[in-house]
Amino acid sequence: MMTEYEMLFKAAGRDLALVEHIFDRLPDVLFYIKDRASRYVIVNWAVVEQSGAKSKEDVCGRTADELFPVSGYSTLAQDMQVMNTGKQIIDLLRLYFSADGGKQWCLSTKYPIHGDDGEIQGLIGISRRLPRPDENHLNYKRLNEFLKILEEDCGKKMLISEVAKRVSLSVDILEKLSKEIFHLTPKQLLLKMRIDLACTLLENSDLSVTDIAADCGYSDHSAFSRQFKIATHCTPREYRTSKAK
DNA sequence: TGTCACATCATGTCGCGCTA
DNA sequence: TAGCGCGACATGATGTGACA
Repeated sequence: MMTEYEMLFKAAGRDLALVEHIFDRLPDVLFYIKDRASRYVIVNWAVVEQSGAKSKEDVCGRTADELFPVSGYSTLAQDMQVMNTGKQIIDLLRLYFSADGGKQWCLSTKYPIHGDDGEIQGLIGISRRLPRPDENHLNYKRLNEFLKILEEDCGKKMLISEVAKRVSLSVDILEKLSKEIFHLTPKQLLLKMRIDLACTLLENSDLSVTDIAADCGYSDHSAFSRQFKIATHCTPREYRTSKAK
Protein backbone atom coordinates (compact mmCIF):
# COMPACT_ATOMS: atom_id res chain seq x y z
CA MET A 1 0.00 0.00 0.00
CA MET A 2 1.51 3.30 -1.12
CA THR A 3 1.41 6.28 1.18
CA GLU A 4 0.00 9.60 -0.03
CA TYR A 5 3.53 10.96 -0.11
CA GLU A 6 4.76 8.07 -2.28
CA MET A 7 1.84 8.47 -4.71
CA LEU A 8 2.46 12.20 -5.04
CA PHE A 9 6.18 11.64 -5.49
CA LYS A 10 5.57 9.06 -8.23
CA ALA A 11 3.12 11.37 -10.01
CA ALA A 12 5.64 14.22 -9.89
CA GLY A 13 8.27 11.86 -11.29
CA ARG A 14 6.00 10.96 -14.23
CA ASP A 15 5.38 14.63 -14.97
CA LEU A 16 9.02 15.66 -15.34
CA ALA A 17 7.99 18.79 -17.25
CA LEU A 18 6.43 20.02 -14.00
CA VAL A 19 9.69 19.50 -12.13
CA GLU A 20 11.58 21.22 -14.94
CA HIS A 21 9.23 24.24 -14.85
CA ILE A 22 9.65 24.56 -11.08
CA PHE A 23 13.45 24.64 -11.46
CA ASP A 24 13.13 27.18 -14.30
CA ARG A 25 11.90 29.54 -11.57
CA LEU A 26 15.24 29.24 -9.77
CA PRO A 27 17.83 31.28 -11.71
CA ASP A 28 20.54 30.57 -9.11
CA VAL A 29 20.17 26.79 -9.28
CA LEU A 30 21.46 24.66 -12.15
CA PHE A 31 19.17 21.62 -12.40
CA TYR A 32 19.83 18.68 -14.70
CA ILE A 33 19.12 15.02 -15.37
CA LYS A 34 21.70 13.07 -17.36
CA ASP A 35 21.55 9.67 -19.05
CA ARG A 36 23.99 6.78 -18.50
CA ALA A 37 26.39 8.34 -21.03
CA SER A 38 26.38 11.60 -19.03
CA ARG A 39 24.40 13.45 -21.72
CA TYR A 40 21.96 16.12 -20.56
CA VAL A 41 18.37 14.89 -20.89
CA ILE A 42 16.55 17.57 -18.89
CA VAL A 43 17.94 20.97 -17.84
CA ASN A 44 16.55 24.21 -16.49
CA TRP A 45 17.22 27.64 -17.96
CA ALA A 46 20.12 28.34 -15.60
CA VAL A 47 22.13 25.57 -17.32
CA VAL A 48 21.32 27.04 -20.75
CA GLU A 49 22.48 30.50 -19.64
CA GLN A 50 25.64 29.19 -17.95
CA SER A 51 26.67 27.30 -21.11
CA GLY A 52 26.01 30.23 -23.43
CA ALA A 53 23.57 28.13 -25.48
CA LYS A 54 20.38 29.64 -26.94
CA SER A 55 17.86 26.95 -26.03
CA LYS A 56 17.39 23.77 -24.02
CA GLU A 57 17.47 21.82 -27.31
CA ASP A 58 21.02 23.09 -27.84
CA VAL A 59 22.03 21.64 -24.45
CA CYS A 60 20.14 18.32 -24.36
CA GLY A 61 21.99 15.39 -25.90
CA ARG A 62 25.37 16.96 -25.18
CA THR A 63 27.85 16.20 -22.41
CA ALA A 64 29.49 18.62 -19.99
CA ASP A 65 32.80 18.44 -21.86
CA GLU A 66 31.06 19.62 -25.03
CA LEU A 67 29.27 22.45 -23.23
CA PHE A 68 32.06 23.52 -20.88
CA PRO A 69 35.32 22.71 -22.71
CA VAL A 70 37.57 24.11 -19.96
CA SER A 71 36.01 21.97 -17.30
CA GLY A 72 34.55 19.02 -19.16
CA TYR A 73 36.92 16.16 -18.45
CA SER A 74 36.56 16.07 -14.72
CA THR A 75 32.81 16.70 -14.75
CA LEU A 76 32.37 13.68 -16.99
CA ALA A 77 34.68 11.63 -14.80
CA GLN A 78 32.77 12.70 -11.71
CA ASP A 79 29.41 11.80 -13.34
CA MET A 80 30.77 8.37 -14.22
CA GLN A 81 31.99 7.93 -10.66
CA VAL A 82 28.46 8.62 -9.34
CA MET A 83 26.90 6.23 -11.86
CA ASN A 84 29.54 3.50 -11.53
CA THR A 85 29.69 3.49 -7.73
CA GLY A 86 26.13 4.60 -6.94
CA LYS A 87 27.63 7.00 -4.44
CA GLN A 88 25.98 10.40 -4.14
CA ILE A 89 27.82 13.72 -3.98
CA ILE A 90 26.49 16.35 -1.58
CA ASP A 91 27.44 20.05 -1.49
CA LEU A 92 30.78 19.71 -3.25
CA LEU A 93 32.35 23.17 -3.59
CA ARG A 94 33.45 23.77 -7.18
CA LEU A 95 34.43 26.64 -9.44
CA TYR A 96 32.59 26.84 -12.75
CA PHE A 97 33.43 28.94 -15.79
CA SER A 98 30.69 30.55 -17.85
CA ALA A 99 30.79 30.89 -21.64
CA ASP A 100 32.14 34.45 -21.34
CA GLY A 101 35.03 33.29 -19.10
CA GLY A 102 33.44 34.49 -15.86
CA LYS A 103 33.97 32.49 -12.66
CA GLN A 104 31.20 31.24 -10.39
CA TRP A 105 31.53 29.20 -7.18
CA CYS A 106 28.82 26.55 -6.80
CA LEU A 107 27.80 23.81 -4.41
CA SER A 108 27.04 20.65 -6.41
CA THR A 109 24.83 17.75 -5.39
CA LYS A 110 24.35 14.63 -7.54
CA TYR A 111 22.34 11.43 -6.99
CA PRO A 112 22.29 8.30 -9.15
CA ILE A 113 18.90 7.38 -10.70
CA HIS A 114 17.95 3.71 -10.38
CA GLY A 115 15.63 1.99 -12.86
CA ASP A 116 12.92 -0.54 -11.93
CA ASP A 117 15.52 -3.32 -12.26
CA GLY A 118 17.77 -1.56 -9.74
CA GLU A 119 20.38 -0.68 -12.34
CA ILE A 120 21.66 2.90 -12.46
CA GLN A 121 20.12 4.66 -15.48
CA GLY A 122 21.58 8.13 -15.06
CA LEU A 123 21.87 10.87 -12.51
CA ILE A 124 19.99 13.89 -11.21
CA GLY A 125 21.80 16.91 -9.86
CA ILE A 126 21.76 20.53 -8.90
CA SER A 127 24.50 23.16 -8.63
CA ARG A 128 23.66 26.10 -6.42
CA ARG A 129 25.47 29.35 -7.02
CA LEU A 130 27.11 30.22 -3.72
CA PRO A 131 24.74 32.60 -1.89
CA ARG A 132 25.99 35.89 -0.43
CA PRO A 133 26.88 35.78 3.28
CA ASP A 134 23.92 36.49 5.53
CA GLU A 135 25.07 39.88 6.86
CA ASN A 136 21.89 40.28 8.92
CA HIS A 137 22.62 37.13 10.88
CA LEU A 138 22.92 37.79 14.62
CA ASN A 139 26.38 36.22 14.70
CA TYR A 140 27.76 37.80 11.52
CA LYS A 141 29.89 40.27 13.51
CA ARG A 142 31.14 37.40 15.64
CA LEU A 143 32.51 35.71 12.55
CA ASN A 144 33.97 38.86 11.00
CA GLU A 145 37.23 38.41 12.89
CA PHE A 146 37.49 34.83 11.64
CA LEU A 147 36.91 36.01 8.06
CA LYS A 148 39.58 38.71 8.39
CA ILE A 149 42.14 36.15 9.59
CA LEU A 150 41.31 33.88 6.65
CA GLU A 151 41.62 36.74 4.16
CA GLU A 152 44.94 37.90 5.61
CA ASP A 153 46.50 34.48 6.18
CA CYS A 154 45.01 32.26 3.47
CA GLY A 155 48.48 32.25 1.86
CA LYS A 156 49.97 30.76 5.02
CA LYS A 157 49.69 27.32 6.56
CA MET A 158 46.85 27.27 9.08
CA LEU A 159 44.76 24.86 11.10
CA ILE A 160 41.07 25.65 11.56
CA SER A 161 41.38 24.64 15.22
CA GLU A 162 44.08 27.29 15.72
CA VAL A 163 42.04 30.02 14.02
CA ALA A 164 39.03 29.00 16.13
CA LYS A 165 41.17 29.48 19.24
CA ARG A 166 42.31 32.93 18.03
CA VAL A 167 38.69 34.10 17.73
CA SER A 168 37.71 32.44 21.05
CA LEU A 169 35.29 29.91 19.52
CA SER A 170 35.19 26.13 19.67
CA VAL A 171 35.64 24.35 16.33
CA ASP A 172 32.06 23.05 16.60
CA ILE A 173 30.54 26.51 17.04
CA LEU A 174 32.76 27.99 14.37
CA GLU A 175 31.60 25.33 11.95
CA LYS A 176 27.91 25.83 12.77
CA LEU A 177 28.11 29.62 12.43
CA SER A 178 30.18 29.42 9.27
CA LYS A 179 27.59 27.19 7.64
CA GLU A 180 24.69 29.38 8.74
CA ILE A 181 26.26 32.62 7.55
CA PHE A 182 28.57 31.74 4.66
CA HIS A 183 26.83 28.47 3.62
CA LEU A 184 30.28 26.79 3.73
CA THR A 185 32.36 24.96 6.34
CA PRO A 186 35.45 26.87 7.58
CA LYS A 187 37.59 24.52 5.51
CA GLN A 188 35.56 25.16 2.34
CA LEU A 189 35.81 28.89 3.01
CA LEU A 190 39.60 28.64 3.27
CA LEU A 191 39.77 26.48 0.15
CA LYS A 192 37.67 28.99 -1.81
CA MET A 193 39.98 31.86 -0.82
CA ARG A 194 43.08 29.86 -1.74
CA ILE A 195 41.75 28.80 -5.15
CA ASP A 196 40.65 32.40 -5.90
CA LEU A 197 44.18 33.56 -5.02
CA ALA A 198 45.71 30.77 -7.14
CA CYS A 199 43.55 31.71 -10.16
CA THR A 200 44.70 35.33 -9.86
CA LEU A 201 48.36 34.31 -9.66
CA LEU A 202 48.06 31.84 -12.54
CA GLU A 203 46.44 34.50 -14.73
CA ASN A 204 48.58 37.48 -13.77
CA SER A 205 52.05 36.15 -12.95
CA ASP A 206 54.78 33.97 -14.42
CA LEU A 207 55.32 32.13 -11.13
CA SER A 208 55.66 28.35 -11.38
CA VAL A 209 52.87 26.12 -10.07
CA THR A 210 55.18 25.11 -7.22
CA ASP A 211 55.72 28.75 -6.21
CA ILE A 212 52.00 29.52 -6.47
CA ALA A 213 51.25 26.47 -4.31
CA ALA A 214 53.60 27.88 -1.66
CA ASP A 215 52.03 31.37 -1.94
CA CYS A 216 48.60 29.83 -1.39
CA GLY A 217 49.57 28.11 1.85
CA TYR A 218 50.44 24.67 0.48
CA SER A 219 53.74 23.11 1.46
CA ASP A 220 53.61 20.86 -1.58
CA HIS A 221 52.60 21.47 -5.20
CA SER A 222 51.03 18.03 -5.29
CA ALA A 223 48.30 18.77 -2.76
CA PHE A 224 47.69 22.13 -4.43
CA SER A 225 47.29 20.60 -7.90
CA ARG A 226 44.90 18.00 -6.58
CA GLN A 227 42.77 20.57 -4.75
CA PHE A 228 42.83 22.86 -7.75
CA LYS A 229 41.72 20.09 -10.08
CA ILE A 230 38.88 19.04 -7.77
CA ALA A 231 37.67 22.63 -7.47
CA THR A 232 38.07 23.82 -11.05
CA HIS A 233 37.96 20.60 -13.12
CA CYS A 234 41.40 21.32 -14.61
CA THR A 235 45.04 21.26 -13.50
CA PRO A 236 46.83 24.57 -12.73
CA ARG A 237 48.81 24.31 -15.96
CA GLU A 238 45.69 23.65 -18.03
CA TYR A 239 44.01 26.61 -16.35
CA ARG A 240 46.93 28.94 -17.17
CA THR A 241 47.04 27.71 -20.78
CA SER A 242 43.29 28.21 -21.22
CA LYS A 243 43.48 31.77 -19.85
CA ALA A 244 46.49 32.63 -22.03
CA LYS A 245 44.51 31.85 -25.22
C1' DT B 1 22.98 25.73 23.35
C1' DG B 2 27.33 23.85 23.84
C1' DT B 3 30.60 19.92 24.62
C1' DC B 4 32.40 15.41 24.01
C1' DA B 5 33.42 10.96 21.82
C1' DC B 6 33.74 8.21 17.98
C1' DA B 7 33.49 6.82 13.09
C1' DT B 8 34.21 8.29 8.56
C1' DC B 9 35.97 11.22 5.13
C1' DA B 10 39.13 14.62 3.20
C1' DT B 11 43.58 16.52 2.97
C1' DG B 12 48.71 16.87 3.47
C1' DT B 13 53.03 14.63 2.75
C1' DC B 14 56.18 11.69 0.57
C1' DG B 15 57.91 9.19 -3.17
C1' DC B 16 57.92 8.07 -7.83
C1' DG B 17 57.39 8.42 -12.82
C1' DC B 18 56.60 11.16 -16.95
C1' DT B 19 57.63 14.99 -20.07
C1' DA B 20 59.77 18.98 -22.13
C1' DT C 1 67.08 18.44 -14.60
C1' DA C 2 63.07 21.07 -13.37
C1' DG C 3 58.31 21.06 -13.34
C1' DC C 4 54.33 18.64 -12.88
C1' DG C 5 50.78 14.95 -11.87
C1' DC C 6 49.42 10.73 -9.50
C1' DG C 7 49.17 6.98 -5.84
C1' DA C 8 49.71 5.41 -1.00
C1' DC C 9 49.55 6.33 3.65
C1' DA C 10 49.20 9.16 7.94
C1' DT C 11 46.74 12.72 10.08
C1' DG C 12 43.46 16.34 10.66
C1' DA C 13 38.60 17.76 9.68
C1' DT C 14 33.89 16.75 9.64
C1' DG C 15 29.40 14.48 10.70
C1' DT C 16 26.53 12.53 14.05
C1' DG C 17 24.56 11.16 18.29
C1' DA C 18 24.51 11.38 23.29
C1' DC C 19 24.56 14.15 27.10
C1' DA C 20 24.83 18.17 30.44
